[in-house]
Amino acid sequence: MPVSALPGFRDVFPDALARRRRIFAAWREVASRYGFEEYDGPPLEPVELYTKKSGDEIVAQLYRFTDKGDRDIALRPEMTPTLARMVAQRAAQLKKPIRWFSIPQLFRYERQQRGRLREHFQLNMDIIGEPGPLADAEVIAAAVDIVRALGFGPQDVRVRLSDRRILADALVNDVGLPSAELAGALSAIDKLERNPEAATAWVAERSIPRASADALAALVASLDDPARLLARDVARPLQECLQGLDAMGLASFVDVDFRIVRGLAYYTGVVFELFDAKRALRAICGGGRYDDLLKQVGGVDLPCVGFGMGDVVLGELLGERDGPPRSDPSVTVFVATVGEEDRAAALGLAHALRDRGIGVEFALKRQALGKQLELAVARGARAAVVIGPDERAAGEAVVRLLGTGTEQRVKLTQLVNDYVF
RNA sequence: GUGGCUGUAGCUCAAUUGGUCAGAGCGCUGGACUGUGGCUCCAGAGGUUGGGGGUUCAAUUCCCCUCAGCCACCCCA
Repeated sequence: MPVSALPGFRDVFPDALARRRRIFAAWREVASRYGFEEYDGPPLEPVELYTKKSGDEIVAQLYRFTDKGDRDIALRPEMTPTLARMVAQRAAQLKKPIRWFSIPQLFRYERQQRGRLREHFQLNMDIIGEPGPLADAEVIAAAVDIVRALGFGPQDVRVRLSDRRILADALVNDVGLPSAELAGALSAIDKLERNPEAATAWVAERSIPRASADALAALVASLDDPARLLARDVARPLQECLQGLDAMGLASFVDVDFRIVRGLAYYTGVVFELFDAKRALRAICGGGRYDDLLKQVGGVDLPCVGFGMGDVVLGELLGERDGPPRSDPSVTVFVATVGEEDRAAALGLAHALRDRGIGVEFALKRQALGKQLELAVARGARAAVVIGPDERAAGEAVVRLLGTGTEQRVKLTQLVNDYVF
């Protein structure tokens, strides 16, 4: 029995790789448009890097082992701690705001499902050193422009945008929640959609005074009607972020939705996720502001905002729209021969064309001309160049356009120099 | 990690109450067509029915275990 790939890991065939390359190209192209520089870090990190900040959940899902030097190490499950360390090293010399992006392969040991594997590539885009709401708008706009670059519009993809500071204000000042309970309350709101029982259980577990319970119910009700929460003073940064997105012409993608909290504990302000409009898949992208993390991990006090966008859900979305992926044709010209004695001329022509930068293939064994043309078509070649005894005698070749079947004789010198296929 | 559903050629799927039911289409290889592809026709390769065990005269079909995939929860990097 053949040894198959580990669960949650992918054998990437050329057709699937073509799709991945398309995603990567959109990532890099938009990042470049936004003035972001690419960085990278080690795929293996000391476990300590994650225990410092990420908490038990992430540490429990690490690919973790001891190396031959007796070090406790893990395959990286996320990029942010590495980014924090790198920025901290050069924080003094880097001009702020820092705009950096990376496309790491990340690993997590957990049960796989559609859109969630044990390995994926994730674009990370972060702005470091700018606390203002326009930085938030900037990274959200970049995320939106990536899905736009892939051909999706507001009817396909939605941004759900929230701000933890607003929820926190309502929970503490209206409901009277002790700030120690804040994280639990946010987590309960986060679960409201997926698992309402867990949220009500959280409320039931604590004895909440009557007045607070009413305020809490009012808050939960207003989650569906963001206008009231948006009117608060603490909502000013979110309002400015929205205004920025509106001025960029991207407001049609954005829904303010206070049910978005995001799981990670380190977010401190604006949080957002991108979803397919039908909500059939997992989040395409998630991010937000994490102003305290760099101080905790790297000892440098710099505000940050950023997001991660994985290749898996994005690939599913492209698949739903475009059908199965197809590999990009790499062969433009197929050089075919009539007989064995034409071989040398064909090899010479093929290599001359390759020197011109044209993708060229030819049959590696003696084959009937029909078979060679069949292969040329299967490869997606635009043209076949046929060389036979007659052509060689005339210093020419037959150029057959495979789309139309039209043929013309062309001088070999012209093919080698400047003929456009 | 918890619970549920599913598992037949590379792909999409067939196979009456367990009884020639291991097949079709597409794809792949070759041929008709040794100087011209797409169409058509013919032939071939490819399966220990995910794996293991059990019940039975007989298992793709029933039972158990296991592995894998999918869905929900967990979590969402």
